[in-house]
Amino acid sequence: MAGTREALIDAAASLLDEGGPAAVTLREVARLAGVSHNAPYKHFADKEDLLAAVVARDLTRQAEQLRRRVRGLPAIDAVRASLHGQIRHALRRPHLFRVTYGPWTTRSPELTHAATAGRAAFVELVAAAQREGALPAGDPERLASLLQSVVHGAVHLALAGHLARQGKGRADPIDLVDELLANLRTDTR
Amino acid sequence: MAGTREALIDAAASLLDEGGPAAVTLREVARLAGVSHNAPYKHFADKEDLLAAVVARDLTRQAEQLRRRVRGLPAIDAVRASLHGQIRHALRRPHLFRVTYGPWTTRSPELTHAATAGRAAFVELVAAAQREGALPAGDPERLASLLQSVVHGAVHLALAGHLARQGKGRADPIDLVDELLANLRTDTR
DNA sequence: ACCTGAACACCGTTCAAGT
DNA sequence: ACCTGAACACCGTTCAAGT
Repeated sequence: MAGTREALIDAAASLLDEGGPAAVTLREVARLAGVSHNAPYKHFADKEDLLAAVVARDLTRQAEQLRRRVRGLPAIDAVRASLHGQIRHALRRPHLFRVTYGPWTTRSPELTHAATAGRAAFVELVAAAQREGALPAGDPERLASLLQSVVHGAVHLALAGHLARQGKGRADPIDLVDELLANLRTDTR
Repeated sequence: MAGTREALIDAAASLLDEGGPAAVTLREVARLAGVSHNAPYKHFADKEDLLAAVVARDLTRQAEQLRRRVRGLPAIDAVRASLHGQIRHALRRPHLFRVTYGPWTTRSPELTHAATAGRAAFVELVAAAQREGALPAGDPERLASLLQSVVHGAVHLALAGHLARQGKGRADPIDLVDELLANLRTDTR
């Protein structure tokens, strides 16, 4: 049955969202998918390989959704939409976010490809915004790394409860990335 | 014996650095400390509580070391030294870094206190640099969060292999935080 | 107060066997 | 090709008992 593999990925994704990587036991994944507790091994090398499939599928879907959303927008708006979208997605599915950018011992080609493609697409948006003069000149890959760093760091700090959520210092990840973007834009004169 | 607790923390820290959280088994921790495999439970509530002690001790030591190193420096240099120090430490001990800012279900008071104190000290440095006119005005906590975000995000991306390590786009975490600092400083005119 | 040895429940993974 | 049931090794945690 070809549906089994997809059902296993669905089950793993659901368990991951609800309880984190520790809650993704192959036994429970199999039970949710309606197969025996070791049927997953016929589809995935091990638990990490299953998680890699969950992450790769999500990265691909996110990239598709982003492409649809930014079509026709000025490049700088596309950059901002991409960053905001990554933040919203990460805050909505924190366990998935942590696993996605956590340590991998498996080098799943599927996962590597999805991650590389997503990053390349973002660098392209940044380069286009630079050509429009809406972001400062300089190597686009490096500027993209700076923006990605703020997004990732702010999300990690927010998930760990290390960002002030009220008072004068209040800052959520969206605020912080907007502040950086504003700073970069005023620099272009 | 009062040394047992410290020996357990030493053993856990060592196993964490070598093989990550999964390698920190209470059995191996106990073996390294020369006690029975469940003696740790007389000193720590559970595995997470032991890891919290490892992290809290490290945060405290890092804060002390930073304080010594920046004494007498102009505030902006202290800010930069703090950020660079965090990056070097994180890259040297990646597992410890990930655990430190990862998900905690335990609310260890020891850990909470160490984290809060460290953050407050950094905000103070940022505020001082603002008073010296070396960083743009605005809420210091918020600006500190932006700087911390870049550090954390750049380290996470570097550890995950998502920063270009060669070519034009080459960017390591030190480069990225320096780029942000330069940007913030040119803004002050 | 601190430690030990046995035991329990749970999990990732393997394997021989079935259709 | 895909699935099942039994089994193995390992781990976190608990408990009764020792000094």
